[in-house]
Amino acid sequence: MTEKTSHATVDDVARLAGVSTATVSRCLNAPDRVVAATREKVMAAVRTLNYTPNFGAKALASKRTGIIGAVVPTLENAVFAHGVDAFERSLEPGKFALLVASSGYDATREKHQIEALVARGADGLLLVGFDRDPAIYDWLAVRKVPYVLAWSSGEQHVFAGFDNQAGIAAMVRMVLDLGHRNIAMISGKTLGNDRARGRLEGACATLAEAGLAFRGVAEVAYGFEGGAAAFAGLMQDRAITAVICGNDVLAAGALRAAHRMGLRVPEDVTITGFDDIDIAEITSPELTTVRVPHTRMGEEAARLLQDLIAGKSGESVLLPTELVARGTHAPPAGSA
Amino acid sequence: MTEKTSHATVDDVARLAGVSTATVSRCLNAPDRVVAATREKVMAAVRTLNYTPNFGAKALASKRTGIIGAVVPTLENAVFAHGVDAFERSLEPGKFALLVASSGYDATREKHQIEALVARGADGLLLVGFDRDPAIYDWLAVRKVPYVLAWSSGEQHVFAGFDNQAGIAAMVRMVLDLGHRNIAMISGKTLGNDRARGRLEGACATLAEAGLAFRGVAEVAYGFEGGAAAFAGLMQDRAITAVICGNDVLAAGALRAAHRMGLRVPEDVTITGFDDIDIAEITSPELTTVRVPHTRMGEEAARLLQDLIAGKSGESVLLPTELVARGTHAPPAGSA
DNA sequence: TTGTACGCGTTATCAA
DNA sequence: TTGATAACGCGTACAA
Repeated sequence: MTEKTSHATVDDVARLAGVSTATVSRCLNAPDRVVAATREKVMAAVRTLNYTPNFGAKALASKRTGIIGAVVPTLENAVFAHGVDAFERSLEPGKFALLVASSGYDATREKHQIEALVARGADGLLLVGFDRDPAIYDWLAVRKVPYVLAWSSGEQHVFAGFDNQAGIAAMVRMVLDLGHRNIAMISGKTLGNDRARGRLEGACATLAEAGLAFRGVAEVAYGFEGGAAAFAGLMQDRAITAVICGNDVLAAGALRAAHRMGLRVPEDVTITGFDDIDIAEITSPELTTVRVPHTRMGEEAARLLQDLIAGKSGESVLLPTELVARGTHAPPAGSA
Repeated sequence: MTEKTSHATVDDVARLAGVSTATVSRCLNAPDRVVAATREKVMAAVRTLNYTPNFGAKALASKRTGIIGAVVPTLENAVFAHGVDAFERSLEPGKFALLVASSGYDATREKHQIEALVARGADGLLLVGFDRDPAIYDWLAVRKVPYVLAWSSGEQHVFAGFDNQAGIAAMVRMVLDLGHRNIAMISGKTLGNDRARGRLEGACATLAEAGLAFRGVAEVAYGFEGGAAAFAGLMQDRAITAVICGNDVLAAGALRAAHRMGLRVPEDVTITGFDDIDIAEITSPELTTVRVPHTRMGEEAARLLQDLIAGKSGESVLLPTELVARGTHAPPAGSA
């Protein structure tokens, strides 16, 4: 009754169960390598002593922590919140836990966060996109920390993502098919952000194929305000009949600005989004956008990373995007 | 050049710098307890060897991990995504990192997640609300793991939260003042969820004070669909002129259902939300709701928990909620 | 199948 | 201010 208040250790359990510490360790980590009878004794001792393995000791001895790190720009962006949520749910329960850090879309902060996660013993990393100092990839290679990139696709790294260029291209083509010729784009900040850049470039390229160019392009920070302000600015040019947005939040902001400016959507102007997050369904009219399988992507990324950590070779997975035609698109006003 | 590929240790650094391992450790953890000259030598050695302390060994020897755990229902709910994001940003950089787990609103899963985080050496925990098996609190006490509760307020634990009952009460009073008498409520699931229950009870109590009761109450799972379906069901009763919703997502769903049913908001029916998340500003009309300082709450919770971990005694903080009157409320149709 | 004994890399105590 | 050395608690060859 007058036990030390400190926690029980393998030694305590071994003593109580009348076995060696090695056997206790086996019971916990490889139960099948122990005869049922002794296993029972040991587990009973574990329960009565309320034993929990010491994390630090375990990590030191086994050289793995069961911690997986993720660095995302911010969880305030629903896209990342959903992806990370799905990723976390797909981690083998009991075996892995998720350490998240946010970079605030800042490259330097991202680097620090990556270092911090590795310093915390992360067995593997989930990162967003490709754009980052090559030194980081070298460092990760030296440290032998496996990683998976998401929300993008590419050749040089293992990823679970999609083709931003192809996704936006489908949207631009649809807008062109509708008859629009005077089109503008509201893009997210492209510096150090290959997702935003891919969408902008993909849109420009598709327009170029049709011998056209944007009547205007605004590059703004993530948020409704940015989308709204950019829309108001762009629409000074009264010829514009369609505005392609780099993501749903910008599009929702643009939509709100349109309402406030007295413009009808889609009769007066077509507005399109990208991502298909929740809000795309509750604006009115509902947003025409590009669906990205965020949940599936999180799941695949988790599977992939766990494979890499287990030493298996991971095969990148390219997920499809899909055009979701809802209510914010229509032919330009003047068209028959 | 033919170095071992394994990482440098304190011993390597000590040898190269010509000092003892104790000094190396001091340079890294308490630089001021070392003379500048030797510190320079040591740091130089650290750099040339590209030394990083081994996490497991550090945790084992120091009995702390610098890891803080958080268990939230889901990051798909913007409320938690924002709160956790703010919480993480408020953690002392370099000193603490955030381990997140989600419970999916399931009590059993939450318990497992708490155990998993503690097993991973979490120095402290952020939990959502109060409702949980008392055994968990006992266990945490035995393990001496400090924790802070958020999104609720109460007496028995340290929290950084707000008064759900008071928040909804203000809203209900406003609706009553508008002249509504036939009111319904769409509540989130209350089982094991003191936030949802507090809002429901607070609303009922306020109505009771006015000698009234709800014409109908629906309790549904989180999501637009639930809100929409509940609204459609409730409005079978054509006398209802106002619907109080337990959160913004339910309200947005209800709003969408209203649109599809051909009901004008707020002319035909008043709909109110709770939380004031992003979507409250992009529905049309914009949502009348109760603002909760999610960001501030995350920050306060982080401060509080870090204090507790440092051994200081934390004082719970009760944050104010605020009525945000936007476009979804109006007097009932029949009123002069 | 089980036990012995050592190593893992760091922090912390105490003495110099 | 610095150094020697003992924990810290677990995993795992290797032996029995």
